[in-house]
Amino acid sequence: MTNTTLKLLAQQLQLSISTVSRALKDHPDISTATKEKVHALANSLDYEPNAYAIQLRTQSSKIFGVIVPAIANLFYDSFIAAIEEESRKNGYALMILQSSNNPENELNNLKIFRQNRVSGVFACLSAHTQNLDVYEKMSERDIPVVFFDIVPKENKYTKVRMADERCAIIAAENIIQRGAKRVLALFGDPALSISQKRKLAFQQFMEKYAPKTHCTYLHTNSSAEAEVAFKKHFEKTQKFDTVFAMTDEILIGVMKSIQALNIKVPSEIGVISISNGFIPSLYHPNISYVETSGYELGKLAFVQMLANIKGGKTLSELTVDAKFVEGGSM
Amino acid sequence: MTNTTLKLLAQQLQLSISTVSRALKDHPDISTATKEKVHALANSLDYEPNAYAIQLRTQSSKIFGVIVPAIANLFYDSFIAAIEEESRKNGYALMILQSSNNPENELNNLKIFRQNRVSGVFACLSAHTQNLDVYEKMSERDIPVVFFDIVPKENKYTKVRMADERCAIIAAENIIQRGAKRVLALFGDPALSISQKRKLAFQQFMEKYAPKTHCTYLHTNSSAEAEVAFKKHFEKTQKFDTVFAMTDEILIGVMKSIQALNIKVPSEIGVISISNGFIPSLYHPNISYVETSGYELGKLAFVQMLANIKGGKTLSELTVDAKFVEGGSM
DNA sequence: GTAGATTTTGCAAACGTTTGCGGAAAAATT
DNA sequence: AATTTTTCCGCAAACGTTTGCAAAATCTAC
Repeated sequence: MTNTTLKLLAQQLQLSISTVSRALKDHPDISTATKEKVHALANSLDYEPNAYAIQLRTQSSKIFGVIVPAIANLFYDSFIAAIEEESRKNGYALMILQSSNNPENELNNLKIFRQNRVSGVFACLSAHTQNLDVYEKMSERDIPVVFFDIVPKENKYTKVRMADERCAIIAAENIIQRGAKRVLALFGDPALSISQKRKLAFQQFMEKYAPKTHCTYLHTNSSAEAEVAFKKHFEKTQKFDTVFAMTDEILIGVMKSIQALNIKVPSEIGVISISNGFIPSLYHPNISYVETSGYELGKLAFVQMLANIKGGKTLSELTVDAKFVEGGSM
Repeated sequence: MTNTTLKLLAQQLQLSISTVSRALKDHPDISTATKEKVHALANSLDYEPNAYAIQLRTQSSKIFGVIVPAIANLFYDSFIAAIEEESRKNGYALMILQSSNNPENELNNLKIFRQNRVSGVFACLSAHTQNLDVYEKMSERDIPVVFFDIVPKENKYTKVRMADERCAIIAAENIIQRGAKRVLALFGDPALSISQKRKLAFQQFMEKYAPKTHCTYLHTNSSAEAEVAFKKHFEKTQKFDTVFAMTDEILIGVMKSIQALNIKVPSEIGVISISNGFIPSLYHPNISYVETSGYELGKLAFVQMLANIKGGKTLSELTVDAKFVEGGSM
């Protein structure tokens, strides 16, 4: 079946295409009488404007691109869910591509975005992206980019991210409040700035406000590594009374060891993590965590995007604040 | 900065637009000499074809639409990840929209897809969608639809789904093999055909091959309900020796109760579920499960989509088979 | 009635491609 | 040297919109 177009409507109504076009969008130039006729026919013929023709003509699409390392990820999928909601409210649709932490994919994805002339891009840098030229190319094309979560260091970009230092400090506060004597603090890939930031903030805070507390700092790259590391260190002479997991991934490893060794939480060990809340809710008792909401981050990112589109360039780095959520593990 | 177009290239090379266009796509009519010149300039000027113009001219976009109830979902996000991979390989991009199980959103999403003239739609019906007219409209527009996971009953559609009955039967087999005497079987929303199918298959199999085994069948709509239900039934006089959870959601509830009551797995109770594997891997010991891979389903769906596009209509209902994955909980 | 003001409509170009067809130039065949 | 074939390229229309500008129709007021 052939799609109904402005042309078709115009023919049937004995009007010009331009009149029909204007009538459909309530242009003041058109009389109410014809407007009604046009709308009526458009409805009955189920007219739907061709987005491609519009974009070609107006040079602006109603599509945002999103690049995430992986869609199948508790944090990113809630981020995506948030911007999807907002986008729909604002008449935009989303095109989502995953980089799989591979800079080459990142490159290709951006190319697709350019070819589709997206109105903007939400980008999370893949873990080891160094070269930001690709993103420069977006600027040349006047396509705004809002970085989220893993963001570039330079402050010539628009970025939103979690308040990493605050997260770590809130965790540290609660650990001190618990009266912890020996804590095991597990962080992620040391090459990632997010790990560095969180660790630094945590360490400084502990040293300043609880210098007597004995802290062991470890970096692990996966759940499995965290699981092994916890077990190894727990079986040593002096047991930890508190463990801090920087991410869900690490928490998962820790909890497996805790279950395996049948350690009681919180009586034998206190557990605290940074998370969006899903994983902590899987255990009994629920794990206490500092909340970093992908959802909130998404909302914030969207606001930034809109500001960028409307008001031209607005460079800044915004963070969404963190809050402590009591679980029962501390 | 103004985008480079065919026109621009043509001007600079003193060639016609059509020649440039053909040169760029290796049309045999064009001499190798000019082809090289064109390619050279195109590269240096960073030419990127305007996807919208192409679609307008060719009446076919390189975009697939995807509708899922929620992106933030262990099953769907792996499904999405799979079709995203395949799409990219085949030069397609994805437009992902979530219905939030709201038929109205579903409607709007499909509208966006039509307006963007997507080449095809992957759709998972929202839980209580009754009216399939919207999807009929897609057919009228010659937009193929591949349904996945939650699919319509009528067999005039192309569908892919998990082999629900097989899943349930495999679970039952393993329960019998364990020598279970009393089992608690927990299923999801009884209104969903997936719940019905799984329960029916499970029940029939148990009654046929292990008539002496005492089974209790329950429906729960959330993790919390499952948690409560498990606890309530476990505290009764006769304890279960095996529990079967139809979904991750249910498993999560069950496991919280198991942890809370400090029940030993598998010595005091055997646990088996249907899952894609992530949740079962969070516990120690890992939970044994029947694997339903969103990833595999995605791959299958994509094949179906391609078949639909290439070879016109190909209606069928394909299922991806399930397999048992030993965890240590049985 | 007529001039001017106002309301309503249409013309035509443009957005960046693709593609059928025709034609000029070069090469090959008489 | 005349003809046919082959190679290479350009013209122009089309895809479905939007929009500046001009033109037609209607109204207003003398």
